[in-house]
Amino acid sequence: MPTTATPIREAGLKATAQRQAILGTLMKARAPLDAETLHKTHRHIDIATIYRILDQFQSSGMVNLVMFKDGKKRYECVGTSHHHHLVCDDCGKVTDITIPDEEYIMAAVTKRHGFQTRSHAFELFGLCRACQ
Amino acid sequence: MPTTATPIREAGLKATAQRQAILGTLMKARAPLDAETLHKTHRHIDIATIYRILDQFQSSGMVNLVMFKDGKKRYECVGTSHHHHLVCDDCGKVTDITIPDEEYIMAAVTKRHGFQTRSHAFELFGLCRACQ
DNA sequence: ATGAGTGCAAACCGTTTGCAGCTAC
DNA sequence: GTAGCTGCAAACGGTTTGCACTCAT
Repeated sequence: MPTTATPIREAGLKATAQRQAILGTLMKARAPLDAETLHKTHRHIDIATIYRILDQFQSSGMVNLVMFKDGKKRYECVGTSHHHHLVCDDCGKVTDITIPDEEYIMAAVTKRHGFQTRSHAFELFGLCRACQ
Repeated sequence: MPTTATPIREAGLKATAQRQAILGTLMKARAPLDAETLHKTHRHIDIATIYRILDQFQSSGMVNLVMFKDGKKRYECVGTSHHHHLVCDDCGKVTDITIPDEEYIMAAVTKRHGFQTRSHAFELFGLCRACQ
């Protein structure tokens, strides 16, 4: 009866089948996913429930919200190494990238303006190799 | 009768009062503006017209679309020096920043992945000095 | 047992579109 | 004069919410 430990329960949430399914898909994904995509993978979970779960995951710091130029909310697991995105305007493909000297840059900018940074976004939009 | 030159006409658009008003406000703004804000400043211009004008300005390269995490489309004039944004989660204040060695970073990332970059976004979210 | 979580359906809000009249050129 | 532009009103798509039922603990 020592209920199994999961990141979900550690966040103070009940470990329902819906939450475990969504988390599993997010953990396996190699790019940020939106609610609609998750709903297609889990047709039996209501779309409203998916939105609520994503909100909760974000509030508890399990996932990050990333917003591309189409204005759709996408979520990706934290815990995977820190990275940013190349987004293809044509086929929509998302590629993870890392920024050289990112920490140094962030520290410099933040200090200069007395800003207390909680999160940041860095995305490049254009054409991937295949679509050029 | 040599109709006055304006960036609007140079873009192949008719220089209507509505377009000149919107452009003027965007040029004076020190932060990206959304359609609703522009509509408040110009209550007599229909909101649908504002959306259409912003689309046209963007297509013709007069303004850039910037998308923060709230998913609202905001636009800012190009032509002002290239920069990015600090966005306060609390009061919404937007501060322009520049990134040291940005061109070098962009070139490195782009080359490594064979990606053809058309635009990019770099935003930091957190608390401004006043809201901390 | 009970509070948290879910499904359903309706509302919401930013944005887009069809159309008839108006205006810059 | 005419193609392009505007206002109005209705539709749209992603997201949120109210409520009654269900489930994890």
